Amino acid sequence: MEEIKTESGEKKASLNFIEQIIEGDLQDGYKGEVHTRFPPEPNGYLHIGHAKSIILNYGMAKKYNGKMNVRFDDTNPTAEKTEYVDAIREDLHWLGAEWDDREYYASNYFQQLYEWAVMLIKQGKAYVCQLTPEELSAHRGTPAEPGTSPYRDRPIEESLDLFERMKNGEFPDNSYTLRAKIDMSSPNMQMRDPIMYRILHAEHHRTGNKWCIYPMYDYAHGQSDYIEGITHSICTLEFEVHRPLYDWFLDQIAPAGAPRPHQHEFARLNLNYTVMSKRKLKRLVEEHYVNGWDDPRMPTVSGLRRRGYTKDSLWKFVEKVGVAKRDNIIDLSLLEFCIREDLNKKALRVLGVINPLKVVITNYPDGKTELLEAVNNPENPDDGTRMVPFGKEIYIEREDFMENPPKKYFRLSPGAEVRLRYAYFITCQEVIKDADGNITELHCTYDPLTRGGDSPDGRKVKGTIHWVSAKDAVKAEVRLYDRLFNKENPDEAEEGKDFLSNLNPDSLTVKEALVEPSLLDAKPLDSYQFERIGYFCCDKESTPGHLVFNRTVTLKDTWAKMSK
RNA sequence: UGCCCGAUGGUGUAAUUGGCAACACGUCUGACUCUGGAUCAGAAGAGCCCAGGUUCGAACCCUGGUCGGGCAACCA
Repeated sequence: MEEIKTESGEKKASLNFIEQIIEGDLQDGYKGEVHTRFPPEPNGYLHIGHAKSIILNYGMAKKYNGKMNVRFDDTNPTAEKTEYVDAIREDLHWLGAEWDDREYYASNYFQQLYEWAVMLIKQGKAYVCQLTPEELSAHRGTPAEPGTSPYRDRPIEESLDLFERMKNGEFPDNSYTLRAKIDMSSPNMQMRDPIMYRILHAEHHRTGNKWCIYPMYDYAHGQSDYIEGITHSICTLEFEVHRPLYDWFLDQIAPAGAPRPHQHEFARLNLNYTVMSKRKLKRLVEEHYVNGWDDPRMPTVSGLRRRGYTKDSLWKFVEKVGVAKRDNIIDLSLLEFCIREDLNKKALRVLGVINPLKVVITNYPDGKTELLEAVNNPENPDDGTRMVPFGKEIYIEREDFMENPPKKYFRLSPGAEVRLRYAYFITCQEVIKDADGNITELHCTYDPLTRGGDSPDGRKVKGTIHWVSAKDAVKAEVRLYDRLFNKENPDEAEEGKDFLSNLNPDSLTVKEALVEPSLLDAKPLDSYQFERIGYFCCDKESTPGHLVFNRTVTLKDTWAKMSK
């Protein structure tokens, strides 16, 4: 939230437009608490865009001492599954949303919705139509020209009878629909006698085969909000043109002057270098471009979690992103900033080498091992210290040695001295190569007086590098992730191609790293900072016998930037 | 050619709602540092889509354009 100073100098948070609406309502003598809802359709997993919606809805409820319901919008049995309900529930909990026992389903209201529909037919405000999908489309008109519907004057009794028979399963799918009789010449296409019910002989994940007619979103949503006593129905911009319809249905069922929900629309979240539509995410999963909905490259809540993103970092991100009505594409760097900031404070530091280069310390006693004290987290002294084994043979990162270093290269090179973090100063004496000229190992000498990393004579070294004892190192599979797509906007594909053509072939690189033995204790979802490399999160597939870490994000790398 | 939204530094969001544009990310300096991390100090970068109008005064109001997004699934 932005902060602005008032004349008196104290800080005052500026409000986003939703907060302004709510506070306006509150000031207008609105009675009762603020009550929002998060209404996912269980036809896929939640993504970071949903996280924005959840945090908005839940955040508003919390801020104004209200409540948030969870309501599964399950009006289309052909797309919805219990698997998704469970996954959504898990993500919601993980994000920290609380909804007590207020977990509802649009399908809970099927009977009530049906009765209201009958009422509307009796009032001459709804009718049974038998246009085929193609015909219906053709009869809708164009935005500029009015449409027609040949059945809108069907006698009430006849519609009543037909609707009853629709419900009883006498007709096949797509043969009849129930339509609201509103205005076939409305400039708003949503108002051109929208379909309220369609016939679907499909098994519903909750109501089974009880129903074969199902309400459409527009007919179900506002009514459900009304039944639950929702005050602020917050949704994304594409529903803006539905609002008159939302209000129209409520006009039919809510007594005049009675409290009723109002719909407010905000701009959905977009992130560059990824896709956010459920349809596309589903394709990535089903066509195996990624390894499931929780693949750490996915912008799904479960994917981000597995990648190592914390709940707090996501909240921070959403807060920084803000809420408004204009289309936006958020830079990935903001998300990365949020997780770095969070993990910098929380993650324990460890030593691990991803591209090992062997170093023999020639003047170090053969067979000797010693334990050196290392700080667990310089940002938090309470995290204490640990002992890390050191020996004559160690591994360092290949990138930390250059035979012919450029200027300002502070790491190891022939004749140069660097500090091994928490250990000793070493100087490179000799470069060993194989027949092809590849560097296979380094011979270095150490200064025994620099134990722990400080030199008694006060001499300085510019570089400090990480390392791991060859004898004590533990192997770990390390999964290095990069952006899933090469293009900021993956939908910008060449002629005849789609977003899949912009997939980044290098979005996942698997390496075998050597890490310090303390990592044997790592449990799935534990986050660590591999010093000088990045943040890593223990994967759910990790076992003590086969450690697996996902790289959440690299550390900021000023050197990489300089050397470009 | 219809209707509905929107338009502020590279990105996102603000401007006490008419009083000469702020914050964050990013970028770039420099300091410091046993992570080229973190931290600290500082800089550059928009004159608010355009054109008129109202006003002492407009990013905020009005008019007309321009550009972007959405709407014609028996999806949500």
